[in-house]
Amino acid sequence: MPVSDTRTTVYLAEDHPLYLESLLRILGSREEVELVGWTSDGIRAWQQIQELRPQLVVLDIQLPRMTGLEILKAIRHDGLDCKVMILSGDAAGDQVFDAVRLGVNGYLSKDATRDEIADAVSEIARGGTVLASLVQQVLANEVRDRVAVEARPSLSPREHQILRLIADGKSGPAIARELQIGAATVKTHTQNVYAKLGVPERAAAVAEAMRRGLLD
Amino acid sequence: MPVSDTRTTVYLAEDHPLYLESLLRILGSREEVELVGWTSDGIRAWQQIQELRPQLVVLDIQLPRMTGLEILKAIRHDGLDCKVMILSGDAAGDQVFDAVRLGVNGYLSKDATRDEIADAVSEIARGGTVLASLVQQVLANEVRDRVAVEARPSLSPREHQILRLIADGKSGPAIARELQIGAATVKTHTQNVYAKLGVPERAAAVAEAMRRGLLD
DNA sequence: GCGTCCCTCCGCCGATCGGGGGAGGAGATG
DNA sequence: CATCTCCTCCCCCGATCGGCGGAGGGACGC
Repeated sequence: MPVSDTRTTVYLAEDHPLYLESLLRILGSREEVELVGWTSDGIRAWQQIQELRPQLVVLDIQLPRMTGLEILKAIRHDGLDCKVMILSGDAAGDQVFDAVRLGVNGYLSKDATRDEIADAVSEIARGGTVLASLVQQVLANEVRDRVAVEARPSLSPREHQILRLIADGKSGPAIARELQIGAATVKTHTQNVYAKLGVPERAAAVAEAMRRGLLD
Repeated sequence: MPVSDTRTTVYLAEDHPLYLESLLRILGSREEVELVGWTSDGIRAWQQIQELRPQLVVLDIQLPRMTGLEILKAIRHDGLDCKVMILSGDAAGDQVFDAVRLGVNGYLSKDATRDEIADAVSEIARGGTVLASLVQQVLANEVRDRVAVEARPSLSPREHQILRLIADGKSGPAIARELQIGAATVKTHTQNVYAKLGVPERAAAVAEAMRRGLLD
């Protein structure tokens, strides 16, 4: 086996000059890394990646003309066989979730030490996934929220029934009469429905319920 | 053929005590009717219907805990082979249309005479359908309106846009601010939307629009 | 028994809604 | 030019809504 088969080809895109230098040094110090190119421009990065077909791409999330996320999306969209590691200034943004959804292999904060970065590259090259701990927290919260909000079998029978009547255009008092319960009770149920659907009022509740298939 | 094969098994649900008595007398006076049970509670009615499998069910439209319409819906949903006759206090409500859509076999006003009720039961047992004349008028109006309304090419761009915002839970004034138009204008548009969709208010408009695929 | 969920009910308040009118201008289409 | 649709705006008014509290009882599982 030639040497090139045991090393990982890496492409780097980073627009902060000083940080770029540091990364170059870090990557250069690793024997298993074969740096095939770098740039500070997003579009150029995407072009080079298509040409050079590196096994691993390290992307700053904020690049001129084309962000790291967009490049990641392009890579996945075109089905390139290529690991992607994202470096982010703030590990807590919405971007984290998007990146993970796009199948990112690594997501590190720029606060990471040189060893953390170097080890992450190795780990990713071996097929692993590396997320900064803060990223993991953000993800955990996201997932928790999604589960809390979306996985709800949601409405109780009564709530469901009242939501139906609301969707039929019935007013609160009218529903109370029809179900032979107090108007206050109807109100309570509707409020609970709003809370469960994460919505502020009737019309939005109907829209959300229909999107979730709770009504028809 | 044994006698039981020539008689119709009937279950009765009615929550007004005096009216219940009258109905029991009426049904008892008919030889072709075999009353298999009765109750004044909606949920109990539905349970008993599932157990006893009567050939005909007579339901007050307003029952505690589960309305006649809901029972009718449940019967149709479960595919029970069972005629349903609804007794309604006011024959002119929205409920009429729902009942007919659910395939009700009879819909009488409580103003009906004992003979009318008894004859209706017989007619339904024979496979016929009996609707109070007032009910027929209501239906005729409904159908006329539906045709007039549904044939419409639907919403103008502005109306569509405002309906979207309504479905997002925005209030009238909020929409006005967002679109930088007068609150009165928003109101006019919403009113036009209601008219075009044949609906009385916001929540119902959203429901109808989603059914028609105007929103998502 | 204790916690949790569901269903029931109450009051207060300001904001919003929907019905009922009417009106004018812009643009297309005949 | 007449007509139509669309968009814009105005009045009044009672009914309803939604947010904010709180409360109690019944059912079910642990």
